Amino acid sequence: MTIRVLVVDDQTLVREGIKSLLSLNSDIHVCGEAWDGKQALDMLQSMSPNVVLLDIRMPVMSGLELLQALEKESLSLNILVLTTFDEHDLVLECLRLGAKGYLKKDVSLNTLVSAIKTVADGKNWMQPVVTERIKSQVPSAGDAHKVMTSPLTEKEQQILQLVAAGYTNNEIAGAIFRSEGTVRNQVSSILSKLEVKDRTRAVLKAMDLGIL
Amino acid sequence: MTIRVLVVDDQTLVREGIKSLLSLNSDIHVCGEAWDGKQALDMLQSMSPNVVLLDIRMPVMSGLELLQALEKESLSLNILVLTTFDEHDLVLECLRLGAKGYLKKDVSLNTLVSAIKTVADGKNWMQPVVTERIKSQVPSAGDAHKVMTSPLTEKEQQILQLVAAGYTNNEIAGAIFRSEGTVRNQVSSILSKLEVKDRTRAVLKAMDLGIL
DNA sequence: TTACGATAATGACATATGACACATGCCCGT
DNA sequence: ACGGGCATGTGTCATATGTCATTATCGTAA
Repeated sequence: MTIRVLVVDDQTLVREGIKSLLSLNSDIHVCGEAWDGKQALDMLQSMSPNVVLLDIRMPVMSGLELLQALEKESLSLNILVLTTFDEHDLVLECLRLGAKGYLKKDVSLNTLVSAIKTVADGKNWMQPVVTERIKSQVPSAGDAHKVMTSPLTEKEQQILQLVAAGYTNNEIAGAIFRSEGTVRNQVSSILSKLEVKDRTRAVLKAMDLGIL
Repeated sequence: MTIRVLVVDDQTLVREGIKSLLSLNSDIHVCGEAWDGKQALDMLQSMSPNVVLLDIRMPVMSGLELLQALEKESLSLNILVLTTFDEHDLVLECLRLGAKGYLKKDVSLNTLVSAIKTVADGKNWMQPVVTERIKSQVPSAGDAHKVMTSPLTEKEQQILQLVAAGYTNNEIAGAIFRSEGTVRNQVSSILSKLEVKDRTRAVLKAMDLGIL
C-alpha cells in the first residue's frame, strides 16, 4: 500500500522539491500540496493523507495554528513537522499539539522516508540512530574493552532527542505528559548510559552519535 | 550546451529537492552541492559552474560572506541568491555585492529554470530596472542591516568555546585561571547576547553559528 | 511462577546554573 | 582628565539539575 502524503509549505520550491524527491520512492505518493494551514485544512476534508508534512512557519495560517484547529475538531492525523534551525520553541508546542515527530529540513532523503514510514504507522518518529550507534560501539567478540553498557530504550531515545534539542526537563515533561521527576530520572539514566556527567555533554555526545 | 549549476544551501532537503527538480530539465545539470560558503569557495576552484544558486542564510559562511570573499578576489560569477521571505535587507546587500538576481524559495520550477537560464547568459534576472534602482538607492549604505557581526567579545568567545565543549563553569574557571563567579557572569552575558536561556541551547546556537 | 526490565511517580538532598546588584581596575579615545 | 566599555571579582537569590531511595504497574523471559 502506498503512503499518501500531503505537503504543506509556503515555499513552492521546497514543496516541489520534496515532491520530486519523494517521487523517487514508489511506496510514497504525494497526493496533495497546500501553501498554508488554511488550504491544508480544506484539503484534508477531501483527501485523507496518511501523513502530513507540515512546515511550521507559514503566512496566513501557520503549522501551529493548523495543529490547534485540528485538535479543536479532535481530528487525529499523522503529522510530521518540518522546521528550520531556530524554531525549537515552536517544535515543542507542536509535539504537545499532537505532531508525531519533527524533522529539520536539513535531513537526507533516507531520513525523510524513514520518518514518513514510521509516522504512517501511527508511531512517533524519533531517530533510532542513537541506539544503533551505541550498539555498534560494543565489540562483540574479543571484548578486551567493553565500551558501552546497555543501549537506550525507546523512551530514553525520545527524551534524548528533546534534551539534545535544548529543552529543559520541565519542557520535556510538558511535551510528553509526564512528571518532571520522571524526566529527571530518565535523563539521569541516559547520562549514565552515555557515560557523561551532564546534559550539555549529552548533547555533544548526541552529535557524535549523529542525532543532530 | 547544458548549464552547470552549483547549489549552495545548508539544508540537505532543499539541496536535494532542487537537484531533483532540476534533473527534470535536460538543459540544466547540477554539477555540485555545498552546504556552506566555505565549501562552495573550495568547489568553485575545481569546477566552474555557469550558475551558483546561493542560500543567504547558512552557518559557518553565509551567502553574504561568500559574495564578499568573491568580490575581494574579484572573481565574477553568475550568482542567483535564494532567500526566505523575510530577508530583503540582505538581498539588497547581495545585489550590491554582484549577485545577478534573487529568488524567493517560494517560486515555481518554471521561474527557477528561466532565472537560471537568464543569469547563465550573464544577464541580470528580473526586471533590470528594479535592480538598477536598488543599486542606486543603496550605493554604499551598507551596515544598516544585521550581518551578525559576532556581538561577543574575545573573552566571551573563548568562554563560549569551552561551554560548547561541555565544560562546567567551574572547569572553565580552572582552565582560564579565573574565579567561577567571573565565568558565571560572562556565561550569563553570552546567553543574553545569543538570546538563549541556558548553556545547552547556547551550545546548539554555537553550532548554528559555526563555532564548533 | 518468579524474576527482571521498562515505565512512571514521589520526596529528599546536594550541587550547578543563571540573574542581578555592585565594586574595582584598566585601556582607549575625546 | 573624563567617560565608556571591558574584564574581573564578590555576594545573594531563585531555579534547574542530577542522584537516590522507594513504590508500583506491566509485560515478558527464565
